[in-house]
Amino acid sequence: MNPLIKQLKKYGNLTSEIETELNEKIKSLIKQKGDFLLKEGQIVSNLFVIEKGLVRSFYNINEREINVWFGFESGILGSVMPLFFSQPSIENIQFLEDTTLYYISSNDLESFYKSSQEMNTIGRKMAEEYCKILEERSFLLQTHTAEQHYHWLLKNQPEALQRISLGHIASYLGISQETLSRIRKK
Amino acid sequence: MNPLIKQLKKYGNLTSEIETELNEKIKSLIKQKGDFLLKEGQIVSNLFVIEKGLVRSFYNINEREINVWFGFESGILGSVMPLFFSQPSIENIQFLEDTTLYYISSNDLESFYKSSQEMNTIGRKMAEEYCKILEERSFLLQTHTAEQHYHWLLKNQPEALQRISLGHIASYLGISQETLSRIRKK
DNA sequence: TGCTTTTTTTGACAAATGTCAAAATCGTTA
DNA sequence: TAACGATTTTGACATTTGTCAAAAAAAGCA
Repeated sequence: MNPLIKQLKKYGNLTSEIETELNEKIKSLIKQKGDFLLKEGQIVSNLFVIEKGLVRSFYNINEREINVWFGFESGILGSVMPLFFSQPSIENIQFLEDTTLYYISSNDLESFYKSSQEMNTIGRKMAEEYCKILEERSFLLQTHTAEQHYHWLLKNQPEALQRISLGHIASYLGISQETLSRIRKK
Repeated sequence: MNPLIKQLKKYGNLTSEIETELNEKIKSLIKQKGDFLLKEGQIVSNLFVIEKGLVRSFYNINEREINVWFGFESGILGSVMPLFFSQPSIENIQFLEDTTLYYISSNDLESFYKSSQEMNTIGRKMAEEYCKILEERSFLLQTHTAEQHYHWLLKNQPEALQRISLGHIASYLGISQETLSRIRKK
């Protein structure tokens, strides 16, 4: 089954009719390490799913990069502003490994939402799920020190720490690479 | 018009039939300064709108309170976990002023979502809008120093700064009250 | 294997911020 | 107006963390 359809189905049922229509709209994409999925200011209105690979999202502030999230296999992703509001992205998304993706445009998604109650529900559940992820992120940012956050990662996403360089992790945690190195020494 | 219905209508059209049904389900609530709308761990699955008043949301960590957001007149609000997932809230919501609210239970909302395509769309748009708000919050948290964030508030929410005490603002910005006082002196 | 490049660690120091305690200011009520 | 409590400001000091520079370690490649 198409990886993107597989993910959509986690949020609700799909008739085989809709599934067939979806298959016609979903495209795939192969990108190399270092390439960009999108840069801030761009309006790339697609919903993506990663079949294989790794991406990072980061903000560009004062010639510095601040990592926001990382996307792995099976992860559904997209940039909120382009995807939900057809407006310029505030984040950059770049590949950290050679990556294979599947995607559907938000225009096509909107059509499905109009014609299919079940797809509309799936769209709602996806947005609600994304709220949960975003709330958890804010929660961690506001209530945990970088050190606690790092230990949380060790427990909850150990594979991530192995695939992602120290500098990127430090940027994600909001501390310098040196400080993270010292935390890790303990 | 009922304040909650007025807010829902910002996200999409409603037939007068649905509007009538909604009116039967929406209840109101008057609370006093200091009261709680909900405490962490509780499952209060309602969508609220404030007609008049002020609330704050905060996390309780190590016997400390960390403010997360403030809710004002006309603001739609609810706690993500109870509202979208019927699970315990991770945040506390407390009234900072005497407040009048209208609300509908998420059970009733779910019924509307099933029976009405237009309500389902409104639910999706609300969740998408909330994603935008949450993303903006994370963006500010990660890319701006507390001082920059404070100046951003001065520009974007000056009324808020007048109604909310310095201690609460400092907690919201993630700095001590003393540091905020010094920033403000400049 | 040896060489180059990238990533990680270490050390020294400066800058920013939290903490604690006390003083000053503001707002409310008797 | 006086007095009380709550809020805000100020000062002194300790702690944390960033920055810069350099060394060490690891990874990639001929």
